Amino acid sequence: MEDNHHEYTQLEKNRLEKAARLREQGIEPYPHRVQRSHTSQAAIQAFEALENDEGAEAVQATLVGRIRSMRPMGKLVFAHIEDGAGRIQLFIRANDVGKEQLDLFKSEFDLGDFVEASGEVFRTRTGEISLRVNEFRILAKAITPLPAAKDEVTEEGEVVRHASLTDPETRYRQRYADLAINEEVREIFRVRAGVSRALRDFMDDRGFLEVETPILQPIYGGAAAKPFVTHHNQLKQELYLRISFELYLKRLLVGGYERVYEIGRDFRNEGVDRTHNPEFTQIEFYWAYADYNDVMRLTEEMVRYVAEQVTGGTTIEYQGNQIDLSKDWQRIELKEGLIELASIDIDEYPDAESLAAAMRAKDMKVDPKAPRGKLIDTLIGEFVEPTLIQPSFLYNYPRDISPLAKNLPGDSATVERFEGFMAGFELCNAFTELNDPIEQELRFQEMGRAYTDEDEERHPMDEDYLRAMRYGMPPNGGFGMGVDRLTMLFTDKANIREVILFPHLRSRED
RNA sequence: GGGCGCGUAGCUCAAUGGUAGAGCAGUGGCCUUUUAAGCCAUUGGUUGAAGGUUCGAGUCCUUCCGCGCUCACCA
Repeated sequence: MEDNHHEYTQLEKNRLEKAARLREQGIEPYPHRVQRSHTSQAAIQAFEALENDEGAEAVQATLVGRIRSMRPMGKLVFAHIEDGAGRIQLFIRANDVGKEQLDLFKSEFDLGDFVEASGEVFRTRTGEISLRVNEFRILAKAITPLPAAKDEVTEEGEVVRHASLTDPETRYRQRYADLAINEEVREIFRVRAGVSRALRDFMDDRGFLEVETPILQPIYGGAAAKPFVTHHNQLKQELYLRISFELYLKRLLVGGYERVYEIGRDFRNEGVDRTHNPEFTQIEFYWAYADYNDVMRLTEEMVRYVAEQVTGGTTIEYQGNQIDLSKDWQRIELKEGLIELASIDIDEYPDAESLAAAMRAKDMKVDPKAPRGKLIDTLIGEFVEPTLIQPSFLYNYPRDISPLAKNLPGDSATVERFEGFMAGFELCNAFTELNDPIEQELRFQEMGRAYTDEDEERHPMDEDYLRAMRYGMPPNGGFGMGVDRLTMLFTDKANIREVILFPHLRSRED
């Protein structure tokens, strides 16, 4: 690896020289203290409020922000600065600041610099509310030019972006630059924050207690996924980054809480694609004395509530599809859905061999080692999932892929589990939780047999979880949902990386 | 991991195997109500990396790196 010394480009050298020249003039390019009286939008609103009031005094303001555009015109400079609230135009005139100051601004200030400017708010001849600057100061000199974007505001008020940063690799690796110039990217993460807040409000309002459970776990579980492995030096112990919260949250029901939830990060050491990131955010809740029917109804309410909070409505457009969240979700029994869409009645194929044969008859590639449940899941992915554009619950899943779910009464091969879908992808997963410790131990053993010892997805036996359950666990319904995917729906993004601030990319020496 | 595609200036993109270019940004000028400001001039490149074919490679071949789409995988 080469040394980490940054090789400055000519553009950067220019700006370093500008910073040096400012210092020579006794101007600190990175001062400690800042004055600010208004945000850009507050100044504009204050002006608008008093504009038609003849007797009102002019609005004096000290504003701060980053220079996003500059139009020098001889003895006058127009510039836009951008702060957290928006943009406002600066009007800097030799008459107001003096020729020396104007020249200083024109020669040493660049796009991307943070500045402070004071003056009176007014409206220019063309009607734009602006700050007539009589004093300004640099707050932070930018050395690297932002990957320049020029915005054109049409007469309809539409913003047309010219030559912005669009290369996805650079956008993700240098998210700070992406955010700095692409306002709509900043908006994505405001929506994301709104989704988290709405989820918390929803759960809190219904008496669910927000808790935090271990991320570093001696035994991973609650899902079938490969974990990340790490090591505690002093304890000389292997630890896993959690793949789900489930087993810890249900221990809390044993402890006496009736309703708990957690929003946090899961880690799965698996493939990366447009709906999978190695770390992702989940919400899980466990609800004592509820079953999966109750959980379905709560899910409908929850997603509708989040939509209302985040978008103001109950209809969303996702990748060209209108999705209606105002109504109850479609309920499709898994078996019926497969008969209808795959023309396969799974009851006629009670074992993996016969089902695999039926699938091969449909020209499907079939993993010869796959257990029956996994084959059924393949059928769902192939025939059912892509058709579920409107919100839908697929319910009653095969027992052998659901070791933590309770049997359907009178049906030992099926469990009370559902998955929620919309826009053609899986959004959530829930079941009536298994709370019989003897049955649970049996299920763990079955899972152990379903996978070979080397298989990293093999379900490890969690003895402590069984011990907890033996103390008595109330009947309960549990639920998990990907917050990233939910955010994708509300931001109309097809790639999970668009809704993760710093998505994982392969390391690169650059 | 497989298939397909992409990688050229700070950004967005051109360039039949034949002198690497444009717009924006930058730099130097002109310009006191502009807003993709305008006008004149001008700097800027190890064409992702390394090999190879060729008189000659951004272009063709091989390998590698990275990204995208897709398939597989992911209860």
